Amino acid sequence: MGRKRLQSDGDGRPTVHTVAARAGVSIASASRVLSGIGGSAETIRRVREAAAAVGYVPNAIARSLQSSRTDLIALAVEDIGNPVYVAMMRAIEAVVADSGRQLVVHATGGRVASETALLRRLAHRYADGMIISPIRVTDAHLEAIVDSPAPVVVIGQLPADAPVDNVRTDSRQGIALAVEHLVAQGRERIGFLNGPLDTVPGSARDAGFRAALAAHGIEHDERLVEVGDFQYGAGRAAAERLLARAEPDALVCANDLIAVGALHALLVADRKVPHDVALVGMDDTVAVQMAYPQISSVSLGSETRGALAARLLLERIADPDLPPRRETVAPRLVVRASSRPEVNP
Amino acid sequence: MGRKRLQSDGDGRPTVHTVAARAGVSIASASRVLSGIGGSAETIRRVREAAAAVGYVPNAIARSLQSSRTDLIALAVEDIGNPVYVAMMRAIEAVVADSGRQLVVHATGGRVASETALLRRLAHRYADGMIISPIRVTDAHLEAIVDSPAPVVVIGQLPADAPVDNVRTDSRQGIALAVEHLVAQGRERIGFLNGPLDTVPGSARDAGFRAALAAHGIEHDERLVEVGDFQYGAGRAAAERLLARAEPDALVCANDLIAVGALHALLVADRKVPHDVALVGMDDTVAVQMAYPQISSVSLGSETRGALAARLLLERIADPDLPPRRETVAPRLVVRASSRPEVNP
DNA sequence: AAGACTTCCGTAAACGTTTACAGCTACGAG
DNA sequence: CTCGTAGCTGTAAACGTTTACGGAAGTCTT
Repeated sequence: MGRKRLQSDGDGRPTVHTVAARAGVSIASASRVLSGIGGSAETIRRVREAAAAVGYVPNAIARSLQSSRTDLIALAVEDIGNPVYVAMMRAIEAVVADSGRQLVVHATGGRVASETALLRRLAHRYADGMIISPIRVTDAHLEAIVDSPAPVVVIGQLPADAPVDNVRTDSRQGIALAVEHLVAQGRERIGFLNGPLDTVPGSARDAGFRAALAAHGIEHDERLVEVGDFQYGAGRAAAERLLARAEPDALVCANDLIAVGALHALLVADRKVPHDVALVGMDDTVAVQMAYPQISSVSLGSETRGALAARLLLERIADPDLPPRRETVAPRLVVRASSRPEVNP
Repeated sequence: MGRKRLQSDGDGRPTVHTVAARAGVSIASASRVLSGIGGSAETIRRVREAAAAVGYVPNAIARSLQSSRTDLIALAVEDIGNPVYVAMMRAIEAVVADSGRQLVVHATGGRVASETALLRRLAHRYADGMIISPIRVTDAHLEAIVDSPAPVVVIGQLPADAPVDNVRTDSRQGIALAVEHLVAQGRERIGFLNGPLDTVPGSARDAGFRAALAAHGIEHDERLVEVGDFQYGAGRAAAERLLARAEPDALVCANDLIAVGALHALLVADRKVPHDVALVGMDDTVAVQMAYPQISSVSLGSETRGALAARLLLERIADPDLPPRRETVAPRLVVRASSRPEVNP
């Protein structure tokens, strides 16, 4: 028999043509039965039987081309190993999987070029939409997001007038919660371990710390502030530097990894936590729950923000004409042993 | 002008037809120029110009349909929040991104049904291949993997004769390394905190522990063994139970989360680590590096295994006729303060 | 100067699906 | 008995791309 290399060819994976031929119906009828719309009882039976017999499974790509949907959702974060992004990713994955879609992850390394490149690639329609959590927001970002032909939801701070779906939290207020909690305990020399000031979270937290001190009539003392990366090692080193030159009775940390690093620096320096120095982190990730003593932390609702962002995105995909929305998740202080003297760790 | 609703229609996103029309060439020429094969200097110039003018960006789906490639790689793990899978995912993402592809992640929750369902969905060709790390391996798994029309690489133990690309480690030997290290220090009552015995890692580690004890002529003492989940809380609880009835001078833990839990149980029980009790974990994740004191751990090369699996998969995609391959990553003990008395943490 | 070769181009088919449209049959109403 | 309607069905076009094939034009060899 001549190999005509037609769709209904014998070898290769079965297509709707194969099924139709075997069932003795047209591809239209086969397709209708397989998508569950219409067909006489007899046709349905024959098509179902044929499909089962040849092990037919529809081709997702061809379907996508027709419907211009991929059922994929992209997520772009700086580092998929950072616990706060892991928490977000988990929450997002759950929502996305619930909607029958799948999650594509990208690690951008925080590079602006790589993030804008991803946004441009979205135009290829490889995904139905994207959730992005940029650590720095440049004009290039904003432009790429606004111009994107596919829906984008941003997790993080954006200019107030940006017409972009946006989930944010108020880390300034989060820092205020931490400071307030420490002041209420009579702490007077509150240190601050921050991340880079040229990042969105770093600058917000810096502003929050200054405002919170002012609100309680405490003077801002440069010697009680250190800046490093948002990492364990950097936090530990920053705490060591700070302890070498000052005597804080409390430390506020810009994220949990810094807080764990600070805890270890304190233990090495033989400061009792919380007796000598109270400690508060930020993000409320597993990192502080698995520290000993457990570290108090300001929850910025990573899971909530992730889930919310995913839902916003799904809603916008369903209805692209929605007005831009902005959701804010309130920070919440979770008090643990590291800042609660009266409780035995 | 009548709206003919053709591909080269004015509205909507530009396609290769739009570009071709604007450049005054056929779609074939346009496509060739855009894929960088052939074309006269003049044609190339005109097409490039037209593409830039209309902001043409190729449609990934249509290209996939034609080439039957999606440039997506799927990864299925039990829980994308577990640090050992996070480490793997990071390594895999790096290799996958390097090859110009993207990573689709799935959290299976360890459910066999959900894993086999994913493997079946692979038949839809939504991804070019899959890396899966099942925590339990059933016949249903094996069948689904072998039957899969798209390449699959398994991270984890498989029956020796399974014709499947496979990256494994030897956690039996890993446990042996830990026991040997402790015995060499003169530890005599070595406890063991394991995960569920009906999982692949759980049973392998149990066998490894028994063999290692036997190799050193130590009797297996039920009272020094506890079983729980592979989680922090379960590990802490298991350690508490064990400490309540026995006096170990060392603890081997089946993974790092259990080890961190055990560390905290030991600190609460006022046992000095490592003086009273030496502690060794397994997987060598950030969890033990961020503990205080830092915990020794047997590295099973999560990153290496992830990267290796990704490379095996890419190679098989490039050449489906390769014979099934099996790579083994040797375990390696990383000694830290929790089992090195002489060093100041 | 004629044939062989090369280079470039356009037509059209193909990937596998969904779906608008029209034709067919069967049935009930008048 | 005829006509309108309803329900199925098949044909064919469409989604946007790549590519086999044949024709046209130009270059080189003899």
